[in-house]
Amino acid sequence: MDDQTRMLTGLTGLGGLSQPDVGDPDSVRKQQSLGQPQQDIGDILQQIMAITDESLDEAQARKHALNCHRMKPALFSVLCEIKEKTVLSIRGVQEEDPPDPQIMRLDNMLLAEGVSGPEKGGGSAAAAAAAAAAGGSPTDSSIEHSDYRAKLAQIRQIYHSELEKYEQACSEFTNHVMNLLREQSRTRPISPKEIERMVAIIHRKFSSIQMQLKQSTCEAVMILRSRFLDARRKRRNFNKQATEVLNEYFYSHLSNPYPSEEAKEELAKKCGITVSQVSNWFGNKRIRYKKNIGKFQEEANLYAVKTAVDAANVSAQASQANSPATPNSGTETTCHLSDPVII
DNA sequence: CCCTATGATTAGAA
DNA sequence: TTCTAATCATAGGG
Repeated sequence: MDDQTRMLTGLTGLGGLSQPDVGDPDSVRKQQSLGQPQQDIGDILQQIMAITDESLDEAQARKHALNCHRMKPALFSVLCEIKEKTVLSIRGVQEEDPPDPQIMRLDNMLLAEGVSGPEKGGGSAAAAAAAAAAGGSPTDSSIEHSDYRAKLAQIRQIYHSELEKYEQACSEFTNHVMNLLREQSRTRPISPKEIERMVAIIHRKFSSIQMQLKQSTCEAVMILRSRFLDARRKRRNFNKQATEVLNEYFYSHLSNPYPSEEAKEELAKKCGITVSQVSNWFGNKRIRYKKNIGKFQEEANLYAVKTAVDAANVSAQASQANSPATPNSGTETTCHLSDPVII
C-alpha cells in the first residue's frame, strides 16, 4: 500500500502520466490551477487522502492499470538505470562477518553439556530406569543422577522448543519479506543481491536473539551443574551389593587388578554406578591394599571363600535343575556321580 | 565429639 | 591417556 502510494505520487510527479488511467475527477481544475502552487498542493493532498479511502479492489485495479501502462517499461528501465548508479554506494555498506566466536563458544558448551546435539539415552526417565534396572536396586547416587538428568532434560526441552520457535518465526518473516520484495520488484527494480542482503539482515537480527537464548541456557546449565556438584560432595557409600561385586572382581584378579574398559563397563552396569566410579574404586582399592596388605588379608580370604562357594553354587544349581532333591551338592565329582547331566 | 572407612579430586608420573 | 599417591570431605560407628 505504502509502495503504491509512492509509485503513484512518483508518476504524477513525472508529468501527470497517471492521470488518464487513474481517472482523476479533478483533472480539469488541476490544469487550470497550474499557476497557483498552493492550490496544486491542496489537490495533491486531497488525492492522497482519497487513496486512503479507496477499497482494496480499487487499489488493486490501480496497480493493474499501472502495470499495464504503455509507459511502464520505459519508466522501469529508467528506474533500473538510476538503481544501477546508486547500487554501487549500497555495496560499500555490505559487511562480511565471520562466525561469531562468542556464539561458537556457546554452541560448543551446549554441545558438551548435551543440551544441543543428538539426544543421549532417549530422555532422563528412561535412562534412569535403565540404570536402576541394570543395577538391580536403585542406589542413592542413581537417584541423584536421574534428578540431574531430569533437570538437564527440562532445560534441553525448553531450549529446543524456543530455538524451533525462533527458527520458525525467522523463516516466516524472511518469507514474508521476500514475497513483499518480489511483489515490489514488479514496479521497481530489486536485484537478487539486495534480497540477499535483506535476508542476511533479518538472520543477523534473529541470531542475536538466539544468542541470548543460548547464553541464558548456558547459565541455567552452569547453575544446575554447580548445584549438582555440591550435592555430589555429600558422598554416599555404594550399596553392599555393589561393593561385593567390586571386591569379588578385585580379589579374584588380585595378581592383575586392572579391569579393562569393557570389564569396567560391565561392573558399572552390575553395580549401578558409573565407569569413572569403578575406576575410582579400583584406584583407591589398589593403593589401599598395597599400603596395608595385612589389613586386607581377612577380606581377601573372605572373598576367596565366597568365590569358591559361588562356583560351587553355580554347579549345584545346574544339577538341581535336573534333580532338585539332591541334598549334598558339594563338589563337581558328586554332581557328576548323582546326575548324568551335561553341564 | 573422635576415629576410621570410603568415594572423589588432584598433581604428577609413566 | 590411565594410573599412582596424596589429600579432601563426608559417612557412619563408637
